[in-house]
Amino acid sequence: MPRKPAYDKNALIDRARDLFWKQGWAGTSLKDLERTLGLNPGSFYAAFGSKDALFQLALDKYAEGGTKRLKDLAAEHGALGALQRYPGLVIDEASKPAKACMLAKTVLELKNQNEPLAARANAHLSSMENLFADLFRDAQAAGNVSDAYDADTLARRYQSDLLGLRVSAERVGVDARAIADEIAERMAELAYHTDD
Amino acid sequence: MPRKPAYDKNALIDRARDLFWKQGWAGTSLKDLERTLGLNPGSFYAAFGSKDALFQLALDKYAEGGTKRLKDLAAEHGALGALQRYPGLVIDEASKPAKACMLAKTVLELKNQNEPLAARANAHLSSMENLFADLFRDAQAAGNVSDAYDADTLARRYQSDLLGLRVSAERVGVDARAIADEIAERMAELAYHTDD
DNA sequence: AGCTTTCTTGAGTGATCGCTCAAGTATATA
DNA sequence: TATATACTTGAGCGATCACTCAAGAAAGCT
Repeated sequence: MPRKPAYDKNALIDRARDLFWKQGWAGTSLKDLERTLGLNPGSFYAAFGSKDALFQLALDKYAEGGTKRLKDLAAEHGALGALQRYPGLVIDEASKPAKACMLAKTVLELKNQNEPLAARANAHLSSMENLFADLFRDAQAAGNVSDAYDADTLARRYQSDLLGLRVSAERVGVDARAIADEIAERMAELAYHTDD
Repeated sequence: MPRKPAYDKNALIDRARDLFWKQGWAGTSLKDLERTLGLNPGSFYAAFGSKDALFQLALDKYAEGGTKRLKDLAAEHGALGALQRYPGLVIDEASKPAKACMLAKTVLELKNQNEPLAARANAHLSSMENLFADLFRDAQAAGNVSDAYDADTLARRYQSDLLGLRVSAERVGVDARAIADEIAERMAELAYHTDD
């Protein structure tokens, strides 16, 4: 008996994610969302409940996308290959709403104003870091990374390097590509444990 | 004939900087500022003109403070010593409003909503990077860093590493101290140009 | 003391914020 | 075709936003 929604909810979340990613939490008003999603206030609230709730969906979708891209990369190029290519990939694609990581932007913006959302973003960052650690372990098992390193330590540093890269990529006048290449090079050097 | 202001404008800018640093641009309302500065709307606007103008003053003061701290460090411990100590210093001091860099937070938050302020923050980041490069050159002149490296390249990477460190330090459950130590260690390794 | 000049006060501006809800419209079943 | 059940519309809610300004208070000068 009922009537079907005139929109594809999943596609709307994608569009909302891109808008939030580019403009941040406070920088995105409901008017912006209504315009971008083609929804009137009533439909918006019927579909998502609140700005908070939609932001959380967007955050989850963002994280899911990042995880998928990295796993695909590993499936095609192996663990080390993925870790080498990922930095270049995240700052690539001019089509993307922003270079900086949406999760990092969210933690920085909302840590002192919306703890639940900041905590969720932080949790996503942690599971990405766990995925990095898994890949480093895979690379060690494959003999591409020296066993003398601790995979969790490598992952922590890799995550930090990526975050720095992506902040740098957001800046004007910084050659982020060069930084991405340096991070990739370092991955290749991990085969041999040289010092300390 | 006139009456003197009841406040020390310079001290107010310090307090405003700390509030903006912690809460960001949109997260800091005029009510927040009035409360923190102990100023009524009229006095606020007589003193600073606008939220924008005060934020700019805060940004400049923040950058000036960072520059001074690094130069002091270099005067006491030499160029390489300063570069080694700075990462630990910026994530230290529990008294600080935030671990993350206020300039980076500003670029990320305001790039698409307040270009002038974002550009100013970015310019401050660039001059910090120039200062890093100068220190690397000093360290090379002192024989502490191999001449095989390009100082500007080292500075670009150092800046990116610092930004990543400071985003990481803002996260919950990340051992930022360990990352800072790794960055410092890498400085010591620059004395010898090993490969590539 | 008296005058001038500035600073301080705080109620109040229009605009925008996230959000609500009653009324209207479209669709799937019977 | 009639009815039930959503979905859509959009005016408008109270709260808050950055900001203004007229009136009053205080300090430096003569």
